[in-house]
Amino acid sequence: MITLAEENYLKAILKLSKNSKNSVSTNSIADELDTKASSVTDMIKKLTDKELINYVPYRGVYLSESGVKKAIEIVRKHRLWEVFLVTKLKFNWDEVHDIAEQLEHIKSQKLVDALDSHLGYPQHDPHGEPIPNKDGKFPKSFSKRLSELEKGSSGQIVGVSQDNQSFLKYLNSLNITLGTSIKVIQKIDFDDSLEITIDNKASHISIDVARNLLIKQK
Amino acid sequence: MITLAEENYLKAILKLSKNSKNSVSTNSIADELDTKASSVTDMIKKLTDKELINYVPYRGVYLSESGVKKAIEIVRKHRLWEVFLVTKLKFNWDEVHDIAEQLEHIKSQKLVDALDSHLGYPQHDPHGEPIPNKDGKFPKSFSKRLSELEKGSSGQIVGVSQDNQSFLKYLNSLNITLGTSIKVIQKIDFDDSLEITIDNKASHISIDVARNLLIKQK
DNA sequence: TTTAAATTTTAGACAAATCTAAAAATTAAA
DNA sequence: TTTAATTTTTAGATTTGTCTAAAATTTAAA
Repeated sequence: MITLAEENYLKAILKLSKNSKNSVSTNSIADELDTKASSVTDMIKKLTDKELINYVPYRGVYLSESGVKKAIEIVRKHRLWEVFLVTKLKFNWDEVHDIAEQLEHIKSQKLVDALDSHLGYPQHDPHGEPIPNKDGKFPKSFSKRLSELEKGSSGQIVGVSQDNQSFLKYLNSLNITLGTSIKVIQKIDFDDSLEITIDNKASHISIDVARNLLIKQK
Repeated sequence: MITLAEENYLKAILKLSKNSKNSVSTNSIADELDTKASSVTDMIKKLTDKELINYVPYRGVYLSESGVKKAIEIVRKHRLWEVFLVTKLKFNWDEVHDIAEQLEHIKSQKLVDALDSHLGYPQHDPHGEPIPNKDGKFPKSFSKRLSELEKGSSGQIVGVSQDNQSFLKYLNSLNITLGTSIKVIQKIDFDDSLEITIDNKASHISIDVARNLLIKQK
C-alpha cells in the first residue's frame, strides 16, 4: 500500500522531471515539498524499496515505470476533482487547488472512472492543464503561450501553465478567465512586456504573465 | 488541528453514545474501531487534552460540546458524500460506505456547503440515516424508523426514506405498502436483522431495509 | 466479603515521517 | 589541482498512532 506522503513525493518528482528532463535532485524535491533534504533522502529509500523510483546516491532519482503510472494517476484525480469543483459546485478556478490536493488521495478506481464519466471526460482542468485519460495518456495540445504570439495576432485563453494563488488572483483582477479573447497590440522591446486588449479593452502585462497564458488562435 | 485518527474516534464515540446513553467504555470503542484497548486509552488522553471529550479513568468517556459538534460534522460529510455517490455517480447504496469513509475527512467548510446545495439539501442518506444540517440539527420526523423499534412494539408504515425501483419492488414482494401494520417479534444480534409480522404474517428483513421504513406507533 | 474474572491503564517498544547537526561526497573556484 | 563551497547522506531524536505484556482497578461470583 502506498501512503499519502509517498504519493506526494511521486507527484513532486513527476513535476520536476517534466521541467528538467534530467534526474531530479534531492534539494529540488525538498524545495518543491517544502521539507528538508534529509527527509527527502529518507523517503527516497522507501520509494526505492518499493521500486517506484530509481536512485543512485548523490546522483538524484527518476521515476520507474510503475512510479510514473502511479504519479499520473494522482495528477488525473487532482485535475478531475478540480473540474468537478468548478463545473458542478461553482467554485472559482483559484479556489480549488487546496481541496483537490486532498481529494486526489481518495482511493477507488471506480470512483475516478465514474467521476470522469459524470464530468463528460474533460481534457483540461480549470487551469488549462491537460487531464490524462484512464490509460495515463495526455491529450495533445493545440495551444500556444501568449508570449509566442506575433503583434496583431489574437486568440482565446484556454489555460495557464502556473497555478499559484497570487497569479490567479491577478488574472481575475485583469478580467482574464477561460475563454477570454486577447489580441496583441504592441510588444515593448525594453522589457518584453505586451500591450494587449482583453475583450477589446486595452491593458498591459509583463512577459512573465504572458508566458503563463495559454492561447488558442482562431 | 484535528487528525484523521482523532476524527474516527469522535465518530465512534458519537455512535456508541447514541446506542447506550451512558458514558462509553474503552473496550466498546476498541471493538468499534477494531483496535486494542490500550490504543484507545492513549487516544482518550489526546482527545481529553484537546477538550473534545470528558474522561474519568476506568469510568469511560463522553463527548464535550465541541466534540459533539465535530463528530456531527463528520457524520454530515459522510452522509452527504454517500448521497452524491448514489444520486450523481450512480453507485449502488451498498457500495458507497468505504469511499464515504475517506471523503468524510476532506477539510473545507465551503465544500460541504456547496455539496449540500448541489444535492438539494437532502435529509436522509441512501441507507435512510438522517443528515444533520449546517447547524448540526437532525431533521425532525414524527415517524420512527422500523430499525429503532423495540422488540414487541408495533406500528403502521407511513413512508420510506429511499425510493429506488429495486427497493420498492422488494417491498411489494413483502406485501409492505403504506398503512401496513408491522410488529417486531425478534431482533437478531448477529446481523441486526429483524423478525417481524406484516399484517400478522411472519417475515424476516435486514437492518438496511428496516432503516428505510418509516413507522408511526399506535 | 473475600476471591476470581473482566476491564482498563501503564510501561516499553515499534514503524512512519519528520527534524537538527554533523559527516561524507561532489562540484566549483582560486 | 588543491581548497572552498555546495549538496547529499548519516546519526540520532521527536511525534503520532499503534502494539504486547504486565500491573492496577473495578465488577461479579462464590
